Parts: sequence; structure tokens; C-alpha cells
Amino acid sequence: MPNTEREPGSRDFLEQAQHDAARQRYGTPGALQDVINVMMADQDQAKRVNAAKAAMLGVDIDATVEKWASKNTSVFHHGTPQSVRWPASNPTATEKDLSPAALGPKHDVTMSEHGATSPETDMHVGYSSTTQMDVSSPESGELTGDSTTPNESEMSDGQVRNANMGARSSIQRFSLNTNNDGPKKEKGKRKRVTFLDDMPIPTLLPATPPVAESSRLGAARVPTELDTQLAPSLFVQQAERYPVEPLPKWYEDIKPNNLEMNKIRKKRPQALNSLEALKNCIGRCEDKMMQRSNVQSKNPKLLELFDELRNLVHKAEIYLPVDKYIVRFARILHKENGLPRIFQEDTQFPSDLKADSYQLYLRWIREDFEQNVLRGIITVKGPNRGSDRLDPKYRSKYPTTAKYYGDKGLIIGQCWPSQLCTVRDGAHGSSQGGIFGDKDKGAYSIVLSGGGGYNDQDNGDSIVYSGTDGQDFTPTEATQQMLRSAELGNEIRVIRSANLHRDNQYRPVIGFRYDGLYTIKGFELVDKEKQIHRFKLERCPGQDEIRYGDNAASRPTQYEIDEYKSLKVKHRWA
DNA sequence: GGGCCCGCAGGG
DNA sequence: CCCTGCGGGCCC
Repeated sequence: MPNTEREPGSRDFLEQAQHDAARQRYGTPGALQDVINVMMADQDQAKRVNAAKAAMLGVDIDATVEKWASKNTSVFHHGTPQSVRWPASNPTATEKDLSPAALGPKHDVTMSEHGATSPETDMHVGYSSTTQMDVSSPESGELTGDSTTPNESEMSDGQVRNANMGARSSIQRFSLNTNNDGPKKEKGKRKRVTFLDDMPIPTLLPATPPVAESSRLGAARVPTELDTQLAPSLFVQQAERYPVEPLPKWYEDIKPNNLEMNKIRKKRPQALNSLEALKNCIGRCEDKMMQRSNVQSKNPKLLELFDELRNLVHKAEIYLPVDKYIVRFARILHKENGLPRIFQEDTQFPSDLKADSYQLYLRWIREDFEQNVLRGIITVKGPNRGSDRLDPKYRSKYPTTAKYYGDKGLIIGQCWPSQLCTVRDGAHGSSQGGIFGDKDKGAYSIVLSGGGGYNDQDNGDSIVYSGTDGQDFTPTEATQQMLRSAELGNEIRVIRSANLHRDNQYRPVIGFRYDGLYTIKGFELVDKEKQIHRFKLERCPGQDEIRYGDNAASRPTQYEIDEYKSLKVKHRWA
């Protein structure tokens, strides 16, 4: 079939492109068919997306297709030979403006904002770049004789077709600077890694919502179900970031003068005093903000008050032993009296305080008053050593799952002493695995750690993360999940482990920290036989900053650090 | 700090 | 019941 008949957005084109890509990546017919099936399901959506984009830009889609076909080159192939290039990592203005982020309800798009952009890059299918790399010895010269440089005769039928279809081959070298590992990785067996990434890899762009009927007039676009599923954070209104929940049943069922409440009224337990102190501090913050609303960030008295409140919230999270009666007595879950006064949309509290008070709020809302950081974890004594496991009783009482996109129920900076605890709270789904996902849905969450000798790179908002090593030209399950996410563009929760390299400024002091949602912007195939892929992730916009370093907002909090350390000591004794 | 090796949870 | 895996305790 001639190239010109493969129009972007057409079923024919997509089928062929996805077929070739899948064949190249997976090799085996069974896996291939799976990929195709999933991809085909997305095609209607894809067509709508293209039509919507064209409509918004006022572009004649037919003319655009013709133009594209006549060029017959990769739209993403623009070279900077010395640096790492990732497919679609440097989106053009057009791509950026059409991303779900820009099109979400947060940023209503009007025609005038896009009138001048070029349609060329607005194709449905993007292509990977062409690269060859030398990981460990950037300064070394030519490829040695024994290094594998695949040529066309080694390619499969599908690969050859693919290469013909897409872009030319201009093999380039580049070196990778890893701020974690530096050049020390020499010790590894794999001195030199070469790879051929010369075939275009069609990638479904992250889904964007179709245009509403009235969009010609610049009305807001309505996200589809699929959009909100893949990238839920992009469609969350500010007001819904920390939604105030309806008062839970257990809370409302407690009558103000029942027996327990009367006891509290008489006894005034210490925990109640702590809650009252917390409320009191909220009130003083509010007063101060009322006075100096314009210069609140510079008011030293107010900053002091925020610190005091932080301290109270952090202490409550770890050490405050409340029960449902005390919580109810203090009316701490009430919108008008309690924690929602901090995190509600229209307040001026710092974002870290909002987040941390919301974490506490959510736990109490679901009637979990176990402030022990190891709640839900039981230690069993084996013949040789003890081991931790999830307590089935706690699990059934507070069931969670990690099989979801986004980070509903988590806050940026949330910390856990162990990876098992991240599973307990549904932040991650594997007690040891770094990647948790699903064959069809891609990755939901990943853990960044130093273990395993992976050649990762961490720049905070952008990450290079390696898939696990496969064998016999077959990628592992986990790697396939990441590849699927690269196609879907879904949001992935990123958790950093204290096991990261000490030089990494984003490393949590101890334990594990949730640092926000990222999406995969591209990947490189580093080793063909072992199917080692290195994924480039970027942090989704609009989230709070990563809470690293030494400042009031950073986590784990001092209380968490002390507690985790003391637990480790205890563990050694037990 | 590195290596051994025993584990866990989840998925096929 | 098998397998995988960016933990982790414990030994040196």
C-alpha cells in the first residue's frame, strides 16, 4: 500500500502503524494481537480528537493530510545530536496548546488563541527519534567491532516495512549524564550498550476531548470519560482538589449527650485539649489573615502561626490518640469548625498545610483513628527472621486498591515508613516491585529507588526510569505496562524511596514519599535482547511542588522521621 | 555498606 | 500454584 493512502486518523493507517509498532516491540503474534485489539478500541476516540483539533484550528483536514503525505517525513524528527531526544518530549507550541492540560476546564480555549498555530505537527501519529547510544563511555570513539549494530538484513519483515513507511535513518550518538550515578557505572558487565531505534514508533497522543457543538464560538471543551480516566488530575477544579466530604454516618450517629460524650465532657481527655488547641490555632491564623490579607506571605507573625499550626497537624497525624467520640466532640470534621477551615478552596493557608490537614481529615473521615504509622502491618516471626505483612483484618476494614489512575485520596508529600505501607494505603500495588500496573491500562504507579542497579536519572520534574530487564527479546510484564502507558499518556503516581542515591536532593530522608503524577513522554530502547527500555517521565503541571529539602513544607516531617527511626530500632530488638 | 536469601502481594 | 520483583533483615 502506498504511503499516501495511509491518512492520519484513518483506520487503515492506524491499524498498520500500530501493527508495525506492536510487532517491533513485542515480536510475538499473541501479544501483538492484544495490543492491536486495545488500540482499535481507541480509534473512534482518535478520530474525534483529530476532527476536534482541526475544527479548533480552523484547519482544512484534507489539505493538511495531503501536505503531510507529500512530505512523508516524521513530524517529530528535529535533531539535536548531542543531547538526548525523546519522542514528543519537546512539544511544539501546537502540541502544547492542544494537550489535555490546556484544554481542560481549568483553561478554557478560544479560537483566537490558536488561530496562528501551524497544523503540521498536529498529526495523530508521532514518531520516535532516531538514536544510538553509548551509556558508559561518552568520550569513547567509534563503535567496536563486537558491538551489535543491527542493519536492515537483520530486521524482521515488519521492521523493514516500518522503516520504509516512516522516516529516514540517521543514526546518531549521544551520551547520557546521570546525576545519580555519574560515570561510576563502569563496574557493570555491560560496558557498552548500543541500540538501534531507527524505526518510527507510532504513538497515540494522549487523548484530548472532542469539541462541544458551540466550540466554534470559543466555548469550553467538555472532557470525555476517557480523558478524565487517563488524566484525572487535569480535569479537577481547584475547588475539588480537597473536597469537603459529607459528614460520615458514624459521626452523625453520635448524639451530643450520649454516655460517651458526657464522659468526655467531664473528663476532658488530653487528646481533646490537643484538638481544641488545633482549632484555636486555626482561628488565630484566620484572624491574622483577615487583618493583613494583602501581605500575608511577608507577615512574620502569620508565618509563625503557620509553623505552629504545622506542628500541631503533624503531631496529630503521628501521635494523637483520638477515638470517634473525641473527634465528634471537638467537631473537628465540621466544615465550619474543624480541619476543612484549613484546606477549603477559598482559604489562604499554605498549600502544604492544606495537604497535610486534608490527609488527617481523610483518615478520620473513614473512621481510622489508628495513628500508628505501621497500622495494618503485622510482623510475623519466621524461623530465621521476622517479616512484615498486611493485616487481613485491617485490609477488610479499610479496603484499598492501587488499580486506578490519578491520586485521589493521596496528598503530595504523603509518606510511609515502608513500601508495604504504600500498598496498604493504595498508593502503590506491589510490596516489592517498582512498577505496578495492568497489561491494558498501563502503569498506575512506580517507585523510584536506588536498588537493582538501574541507570535512572532524577531531576525532580523530569525522570528517566528504567523498565526491568527482560530476556530473549521479550520485555517483562512491567516493561510492557510502561510501554502501554507511553501510548495512553495516562498519569502515573511517582513514589520516591529513601533508598535513592544520597546525592539525589529529592530523596526522602527515610521511607517513601508520594511526589505527584507524571506522564511518560517517550522512551528509548537501550538493549534489544534484554528489552531494556528507559522511560522519560515528566511531572504533570498544576500540582504542588515536590516536598523535598529542608523547609517547613518538606516531608517526611520531623515527627515522621523520629518515629520511623525508633521503629527500626525496635524492630532490631524484636 | 554489600551480598545472601527469605519473604510479601499481586497477577497469570 | 506458579512466577516476578526498584524490600529488607541479617550476616559479614
